[in-house]
Amino acid sequence: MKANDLLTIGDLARRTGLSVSAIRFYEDKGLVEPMRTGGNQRRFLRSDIRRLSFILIAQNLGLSLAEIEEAMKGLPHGRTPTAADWKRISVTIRQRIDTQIAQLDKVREDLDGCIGCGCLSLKKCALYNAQDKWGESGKGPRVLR
Amino acid sequence: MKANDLLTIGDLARRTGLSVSAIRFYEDKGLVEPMRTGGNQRRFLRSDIRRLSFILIAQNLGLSLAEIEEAMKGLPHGRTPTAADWKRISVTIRQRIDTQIAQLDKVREDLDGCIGCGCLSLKKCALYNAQDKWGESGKGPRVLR
DNA sequence: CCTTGACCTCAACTTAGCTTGAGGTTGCAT
DNA sequence: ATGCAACCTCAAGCTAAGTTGAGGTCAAGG
Repeated sequence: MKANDLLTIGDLARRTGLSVSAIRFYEDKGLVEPMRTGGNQRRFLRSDIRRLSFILIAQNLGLSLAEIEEAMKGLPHGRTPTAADWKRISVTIRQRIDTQIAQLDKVREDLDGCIGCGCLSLKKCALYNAQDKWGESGKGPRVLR
Repeated sequence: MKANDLLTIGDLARRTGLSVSAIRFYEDKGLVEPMRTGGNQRRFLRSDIRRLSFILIAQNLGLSLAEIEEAMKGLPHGRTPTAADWKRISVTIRQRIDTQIAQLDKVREDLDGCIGCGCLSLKKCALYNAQDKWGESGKGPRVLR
């Protein structure tokens, strides 16, 4: 502990498992907003450990950094998130998970129905057509996630 | 129908919904292997329609082109895949789906357990630690899937 | 025969999420 | 006072999965 409660970028990296460059990158993206010392070095609040942990979890669930930033608008910089903050934000995530599971269940069902038919007919195959639900707003596979 | 059974790249694009450039790109990656005319234009077999459909489906399920190529090693070029081919290959996909669903179920469970606790403790939070299973073999979030 | 749309190659650009490197500064311990 | 690890910025590079564009060729109908 360095007397005051501020963390250097290296400290934060060690605490979160992120690389220093990744943390700087997240700052660029507006996900953390450290202060600066007189000599221009970053100094983070302890609450930023939680912010970054949250980012890691959300990323894990397939949210993009842009989506995470959006979701974190509700989380004030400079304060450790409370149970209420967390609950509010977790709704987004919960929905995301539910949707993903539902989609996968459907695909699995279709796949089981398809095994053995070997059709892959562009017109009839449920699996193939399932794609259209994803493929909205694009001409080709551009899905990328 | 152009007398013979060969398709131009444009035909194939129309039949699959892919763009011409995407099909060329897939050829680069070794996913299709068209013949050439005397004038160096590509000519595809009808069976390539199915190959490409398969790629679309697999991509949909989150497989990368590299993984798809791997899975398709079992599918001979120049023959329309049979039900048996399809079945063999679909095992890979089925496993993939099962794994994904299981992971999401676990995360959802953890999330439900976590809502209200607001912990996000790096040491204790099940959600955070769930990440380690993903995060193998890397120092930071590089998941990118 | 000739026109014209479809095709060819190759190189460069795109987005997301970072990493790596060059060249320079800070700050803490001795 | 000084050494040196850790910090700084900015630019360039990386991967995936394609797209876009320039400059040029092919082939089929009229």
